[in-house]
Parts: sequence; structure tokens; C-alpha cells
Amino acid sequence: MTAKQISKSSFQRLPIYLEYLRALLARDEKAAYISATAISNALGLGEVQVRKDLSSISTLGKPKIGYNIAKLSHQLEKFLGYSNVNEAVLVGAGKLGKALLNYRGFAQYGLRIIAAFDADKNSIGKTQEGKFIYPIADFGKFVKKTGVKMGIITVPAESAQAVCDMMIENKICAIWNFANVSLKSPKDILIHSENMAVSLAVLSNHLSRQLNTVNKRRKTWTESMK
Amino acid sequence: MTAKQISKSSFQRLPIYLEYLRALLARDEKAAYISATAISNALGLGEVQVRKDLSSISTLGKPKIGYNIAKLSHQLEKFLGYSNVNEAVLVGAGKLGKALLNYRGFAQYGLRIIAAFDADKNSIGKTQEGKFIYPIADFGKFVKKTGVKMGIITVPAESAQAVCDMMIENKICAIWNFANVSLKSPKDILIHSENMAVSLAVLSNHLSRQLNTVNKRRKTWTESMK
DNA sequence: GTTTTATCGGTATTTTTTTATTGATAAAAG
DNA sequence: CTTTTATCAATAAAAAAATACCGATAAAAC
Repeated sequence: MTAKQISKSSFQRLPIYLEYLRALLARDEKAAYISATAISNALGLGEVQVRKDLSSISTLGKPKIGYNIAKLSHQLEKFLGYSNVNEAVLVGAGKLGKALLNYRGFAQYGLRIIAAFDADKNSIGKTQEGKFIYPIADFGKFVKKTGVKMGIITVPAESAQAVCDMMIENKICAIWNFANVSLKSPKDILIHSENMAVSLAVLSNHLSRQLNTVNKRRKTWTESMK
Repeated sequence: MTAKQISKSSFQRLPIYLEYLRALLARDEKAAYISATAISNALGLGEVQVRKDLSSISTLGKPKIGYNIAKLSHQLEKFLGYSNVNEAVLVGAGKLGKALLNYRGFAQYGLRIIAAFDADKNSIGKTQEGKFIYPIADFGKFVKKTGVKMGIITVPAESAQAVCDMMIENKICAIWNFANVSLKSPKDILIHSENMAVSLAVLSNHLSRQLNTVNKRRKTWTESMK
């Protein structure tokens, strides 16, 4: 049961496959199987790439048939860790924090945000669709009692590192960071930062190139970016 | 002024450098210069990597001194296309749509969301901090008049492709997609999809590995992921 | 003024990732 | 029952990205 070595980039495509398979199941088009070819067409990826990605977590693929959709979904879920519910706590109940707190879609990834914390007294105690917002001072106590391992940071950049440190002190070991800073941490703690700036850069650059430099050169980076 | 060929992954680090430099300027620690070494330490990247990335968009680097922070920021902004304000329209004024619509932080990337559109009559006409939400039927007219080139999709997955098609029909050429589907489009249209699932997968997997398989093997993918 | 030190930027090397090629296999068609 | 077809998985080749190495240079130390 030794999992094949899977590359970072390959790993990051797995949730995309899963999402697609789930959509298929939801539509219930009674087809039980799907080929790597079909997946690659639907998602705009290379056929071989899809097959290689899938072969590293599954052995369901059969020539002329493809993969059993339901089974493959399960394998993906299991591999990605969606099967066991991940509970998380969130710090920073501002606009974004509240939006995440109330977002129901996380359930499908096995994530449940069980509580939020905020420094602002006005936010505290209020319920957002059944979720409680506690004063930040209670963080340690709460985490100790519940044993939560995942933390979500939605505070302004200035306070993000402090919150991060606090989380680590309290044995949180995976952090999802929405603040606009790179956080420092020991390397056994996984920090994953959401980065709007990167996305925006891709779009902005595309636009400004398209508008300004109307094909001065042959192969611009934009083209090379698939 | 022929820009060096810049790789996709290198490009995606540029906004991160810019963010860091801006933070430095904001703190105003009177240091006018910074070395690639210092940047790499702060961001946890390879020293050579930083230097290589920067050298492809700048010639400011001087031995023993480093880069002029302010000038380098400008070069980055210019290259990334933040200098010219990018106007955008948003379709789908649900929770996420409204959150983005009201987010002031976009200004620093040169993005301005000038209007939103929604199919739901109840949302229409309402102002959100000065922004208007129009009926979706007015989309074409609005875009033609203003000449906007960037579209943001924050509708549910089911309607995302339809919205995407509508945008393309109306000459939108860069699309920022927050819906959970991969959109099909001609390849001169840039579609950049935000993907929560990928982020969550990274975190979930880390957690479930950490909890379940307490070092069965030497080199897991988790370690290999930096 | 010479030596040392920090740092840059180019070239070379290694590693990682993607893409192409090929043989095997299971079902369908003849 | 043989041939064709769609597909998988393994290996090989190509491309892209990360890293290591090295000479050059500008400032600081001696």
C-alpha cells in the first residue's frame, strides 16, 4: 500500500478531478465509467497527464473502459483527506471571516469551521447562522478543549503573524492564511496562503499586454502560459 | 526594451515580491536598498531564485548594495500592469460577489470594480458602498459603453459557463472566475479560476497524513512539498 | 591603495514536470 | 474466432524550473 511518489503539481490537480467527477455524479448521467480522454477534454488538460495523475493514486483504470466514477471519487477523497471531517477555527471575524464562516460549500471538502474569534468586542457573542464568535482571549482554552488542528487567519496583515504564533503555540498544525503577508513558522507547520495578488497579476498583465504591446514580438510569456 | 522571457512560475512570484516591498516602504524603515538575500530570507525562497526572478524585469541590482526598493516596486507595478487602472465588471451579487464589490484592497493592484450585475430582482438597484447592481439584461449595453475588458464571475457553478459566454460575446478578454467549474473559452481569452478546493486539499491532506500515518515512510509527498 | 566582503548576474547542472511513444488489454465489430 | 478500436500504463524524450557555481563589481575594512 505504498503510495506512489506524487509530485506537487500533480497533487494540485487532484481536487480538480474530484470536483469534476462529483459534478458528473450529481448530474447522474448514468454512465458509471469515464476515460482519462474524456476528463482531459472536459478540463482542458493533456490526456497523458490526466492518466499519469490518476495512476498515482488509483489502479481502477481499465483499457477500453476507463475509471469507475464513484470509486475513483472515493479514492480521491480519501487521498485528499476529505473523508475525515476536518474541524477548523477562524480568527478575524471581519467581512471575509464572516463570509467564510457562513459558507456552506466547505462541507463538501470535509471542512467544518466550528468557531470564530475576534478582538473587536462588537463582533463577539454574535451568532452567524449558528456559529459563535468568541473573544480572542478564549482561543487557547477552546482549542485545548476541542483539539482542533486547523486554523484560518482572516485578520488584517499587521496582526497576522501574531495570530499565527498564537495558533502554533496552541498546537494548531495547518494554517490557511488569507492575510496579505507571508508568515514565518517552523517547517512542520503547514501554512497555505491564499493570494489574490497573484491572480490579479495574471489578469492585469494579460490585459495591459493586450492593450499596449500589440504583437511586437512572437513569443510573449502570455502565450507561453498555455 | 525587449523584455526577457519570463517563466510562468517566475511571473507568479513577482506580485509576492511587490507586496513585500510595499510593506517595507509602508513601515518606512529608511533603508532605501534591499538585497536579494534579504528578500529571500523574508519570504522563505531561494536566494538565487529571487535574483533570477528580479533580473528578468529589472537592472537595478548592484553588487554589495542590492536593489532600490522604491524603484524596484515601480518596475514591478509596471510590469504586472498595476499602473494602468483596470476596470472590471462583476456578475453575481451574492455573498461573495458583494464581498469583492466592497473590498477596498483591490485599489492597490489597480483594480476597480465599476459595476455588478445580477439575475435576482431583489439585489438589483441596491447600492453597496456606492456601487450599483444592475439587472443582467443590461450587461451588454454597459460593457459596450464603458469598454471594460475584465469580468469577474461570482455566480453558482451551474450558471458560470453561460455568464462566461456572455462576457466573451461582449468582448471581455480577461475573466476572473470564482465559480467551482472549469470554463471553456477560446484561447485568446484569459480565464483565471480561483480554486478553494486546491487550497483545502493541501491542508486536509497534510492533516490527515499527520494524524493517520505517523511516519510509515521516509519521504512522503508532504515533505517533498518544500 | 590593497584586501576583504557582500552581492549581482550569467552560465552550467540538476531536478522536476510535461509530453510523446509504445506495447498491452479489454471490449466491440466483423 | 479474428480483427479493430479505445484505452491504459510504462518507459523514453523534451521542456521547464530550480539550484549550484563562478567571475565581476562596488563598497567597506584594513
